[in-house]
Amino acid sequence: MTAPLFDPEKPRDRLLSAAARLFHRQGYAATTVREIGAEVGILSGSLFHHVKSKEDILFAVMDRVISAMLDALRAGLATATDPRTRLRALISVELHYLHGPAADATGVLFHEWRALSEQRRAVLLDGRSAYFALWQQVLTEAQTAGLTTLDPTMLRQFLHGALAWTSFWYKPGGALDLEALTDQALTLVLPPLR
Amino acid sequence: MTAPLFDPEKPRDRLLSAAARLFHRQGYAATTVREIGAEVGILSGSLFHHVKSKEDILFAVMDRVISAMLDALRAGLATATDPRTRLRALISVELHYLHGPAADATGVLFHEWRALSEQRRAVLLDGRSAYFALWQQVLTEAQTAGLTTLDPTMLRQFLHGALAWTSFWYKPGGALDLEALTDQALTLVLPPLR
Amino acid sequence: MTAPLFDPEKPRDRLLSAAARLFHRQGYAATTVREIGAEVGILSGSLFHHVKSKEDILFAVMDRVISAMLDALRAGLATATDPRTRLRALISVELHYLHGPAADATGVLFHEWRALSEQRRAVLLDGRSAYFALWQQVLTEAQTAGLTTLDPTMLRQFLHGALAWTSFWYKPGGALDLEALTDQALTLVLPPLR
Amino acid sequence: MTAPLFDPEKPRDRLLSAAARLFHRQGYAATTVREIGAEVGILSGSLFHHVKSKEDILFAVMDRVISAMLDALRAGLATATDPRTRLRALISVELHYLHGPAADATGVLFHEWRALSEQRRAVLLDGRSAYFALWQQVLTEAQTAGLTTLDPTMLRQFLHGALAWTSFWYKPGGALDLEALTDQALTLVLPPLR
DNA sequence: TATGAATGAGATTTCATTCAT
DNA sequence: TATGAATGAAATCTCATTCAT
Repeated sequence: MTAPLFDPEKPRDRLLSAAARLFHRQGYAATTVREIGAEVGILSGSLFHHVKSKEDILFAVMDRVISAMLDALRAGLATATDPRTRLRALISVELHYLHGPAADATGVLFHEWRALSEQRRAVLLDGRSAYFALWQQVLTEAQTAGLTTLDPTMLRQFLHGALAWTSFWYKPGGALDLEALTDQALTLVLPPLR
Repeated sequence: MTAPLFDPEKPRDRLLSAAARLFHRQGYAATTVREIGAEVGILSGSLFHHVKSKEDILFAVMDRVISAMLDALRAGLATATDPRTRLRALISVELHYLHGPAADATGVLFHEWRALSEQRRAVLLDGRSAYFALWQQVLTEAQTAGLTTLDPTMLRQFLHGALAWTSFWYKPGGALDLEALTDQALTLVLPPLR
Repeated sequence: MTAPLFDPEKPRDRLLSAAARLFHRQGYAATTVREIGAEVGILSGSLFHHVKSKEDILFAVMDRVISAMLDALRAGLATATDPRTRLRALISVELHYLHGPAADATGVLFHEWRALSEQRRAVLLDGRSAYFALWQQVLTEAQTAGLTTLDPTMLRQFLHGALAWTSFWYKPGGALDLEALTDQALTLVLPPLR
Repeated sequence: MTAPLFDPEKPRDRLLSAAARLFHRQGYAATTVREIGAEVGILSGSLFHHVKSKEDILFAVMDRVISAMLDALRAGLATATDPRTRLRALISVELHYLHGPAADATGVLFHEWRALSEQRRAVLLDGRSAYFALWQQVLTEAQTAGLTTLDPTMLRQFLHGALAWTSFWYKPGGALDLEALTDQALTLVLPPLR
C-alpha cells in the first residue's frame, strides 16, 4: 500500500532516507549534516555533491511524502464508494504513512513543517492543498450522508490532529495493529449507532 | 480562569514570558538568546544573570505551565460532578491554556517537548503524569457511564492530539469563540444522540 | 612565628583572606569574583567597594606575603649566627609560610606569579629581591664556610624550587611535622658528614 | 634523545605544538583559541575540526609528553647499571625534556596541571605514576647503595621540585649547558665526598 | 556599604558550506 | 564522487565591572 519513498540503489535516496530517520528521531535543527553523513557512510563535505543544502534535504523528504500520500489517497478513494468506506480510506492512508515504512519521512512532514523556510513551505503547499481538498470532499460527503453533525472543516482539523499525534504514542508491532488503530479512529469520528 | 503565569514585575518572569512568545512563534531552536534579550529590552549577556542557560528558560516555561494546568484542572473538576460536565472541563482547561493568556507557554510545552534534554524531560514528566492521570480518570468515568465506547487511554490520546493541534489552526477572536470550540470538541467525543 | 596576614576584624582583610584561599585552591583565573563574594558573604558587585579590581586582590595578597616573609626572615636571621643555623632559618621561614596559617597566600605568591600583569609584577619585585638577597647572602656564607660546593645562586634556585614544590605534596598534620620537614630539607642541602 | 613530540606534517600536531608554545609562554587560561589559531595560521573555528575543545588540546599535549618521557626514561635506564649513573639518567631525562625541543609541552605538563579537569587528570595519572615508579626505584637503589641518607620518597619530591623549578630560571644557550646543569643537580643530591 | 540588575567585551564552540586534491 | 581541511558567521555563555537605589 505504501510504496517505498526512497530507492536504496540511489545514493541520493539513501541520503534522504537516512536524513529522514534522523530528522524524525532528533528533530531537524538538532541534526547536523555530519550525523547525516555518518549515517549514510560518507563525510559531511560529500553530502553537498548530492544536495545543495541541508534545507534541500528537508524539502526533498517532504516533497516525496506529499506526492506519495496524494497518490495513495487517490488510489484509496478510487475504489471506495460509500461515505463510511471513503472516510476509512482517509484515515487508513494517513496512519499507514505515519507508521509504515514511510513513518520517518511522514513524521518529518507533520512535525518539522516550521523548520522549512517560508518560501519553500509555499511551494509544498500546493500538493498539500490537493491532499486536504480530498479530505474536505470526503468529510462533506459524510456530513451530507448524516454520518456526523460536525462541520467538515472542523472535523478535518480535529481528525488530522488526532492522527498526527499518534506518531508520539502509537508503536506498531504491539498488541494493537494498524487496522485496529484505524478502526478506533473511525469509531471516534463515526460512533456506532446507539 | 487562567491565572497569569508570569509576573510582569519580576525581571525573570518578563524574560520567561518574552521567551515563551518567541519560542512559540519561531520554535526553540530558531530563537536566539539575542532575540530574547531584545524582546525584553536587555543585552543577551544579561539574560544569564537570571537563568543558567537557554535550555533553563525552556524548562522554566514548561514547568510553569505544567503546574498551572494541573491546578486549573483540579479546580475545574472540583465543582463538576456529572461525567459530561467533567469531560467538558477537561477540554475547556486545555483549550483555555492553548488559546488564552498562557497560549505561548502552553504551545511551547506541547510542541517543543523534544527540544528539552532527556534528563529535564524526565523531571517534568512527574507533573505531567499527574495531569494525565486526571484525564484518564474522567474518561474512564465517561466510559463507565456509557458516554463513549472507546478505550479511555486511546480516547485520551486522540483527544489530546486533536486539541493540541488546534494551536496550528484556531485563532481566537474570530467567528468561533473558545466556548464554541470547546462545544465542538465535546461533540467530537460525545456525539449527540441520533 | 608567622603573624596572621589578615585581620578578621577588617572587611577588606576578610575578603583578601577568602580570595587567597580560593586562588590557592582553584587558581586565580579559575576563580570568579562571584565565588569570592560568596565565600565572604556578599554579592559580587559589593566587592568593588573594597577593591578596585580582581587583580587588585591578587596584588594585595601577594604584597602582604612578601612584606611578612621579609620581616620574618630578617627576624629569623637576627638571632642566628653560625652558617648552618642561618641556613636552617631560611628554610624554616619558607616552610612555615608555605604550610602555616599563611599557606594560601604564600601558595598564591609562588604559583600565581604569572597571573599578575607585568607592571604589577615589577612593583612587587623590589620586596622580593630584598628577600632573595638575604638568601644569597646566607648561602654565600655557607659556601665560604665550606658547607656546600654548589654555587650559591644555583643552590638558591634549586632549594627554592624544592621548597616551593612542597605545597603540592606536603600536608601538615600528618606523620611528618614542619620541623621534621625542615630538617629533611636541610639534610638535602647539607648532607651529614660521611 | 628527545624525539620530537609533534609531527610538523600533521595539521593536528602543528596545532598542538603551537598551543603548547602559547600555553607555556602565557599560561593555559590566558591563551585564547583565537591566538592558537593565529599561531598555526587558521581561524579559531577551524581548530575544532581537529580537537573537541580547548581542554582537549591541553590534555593531548600533556599525554604526549607523559608517554615520551616514560619511554625516554626507560631507554635511559636500560643501559645504566650503577646507582650513580642511573640517578644521573633520571635527572638528565627530566632536564632534557624541560629545556630541549619538548620544553614547551613539558613546561605545560608541569605547571598547568591544575588547569585540567579532575577527570582528565585522573586519566593521565596512570602514565605519570609509571614514570614516578621508576624514580622511586632508582632513588631506593641509591639509598641502599649508601649514596644518600634521605628517604627516597622525600628525595623524589625535593628533586622533582628543584628540577621543575628550573623552567622558571634556567635558559639554555647560556654559559651553563644542559650537561653542566645536570651535573649540578646531581651534586645537589649526591654531594662529593668530603 | 550592600544590592542586584545590567553592561559589554570577549571567550569558546557549533556548524553549514566551500574547495583544492 | 569522495576527502578533509578550512572558512566564517553566528551561536551560547562567561564574567569583571558599573551604577542607580
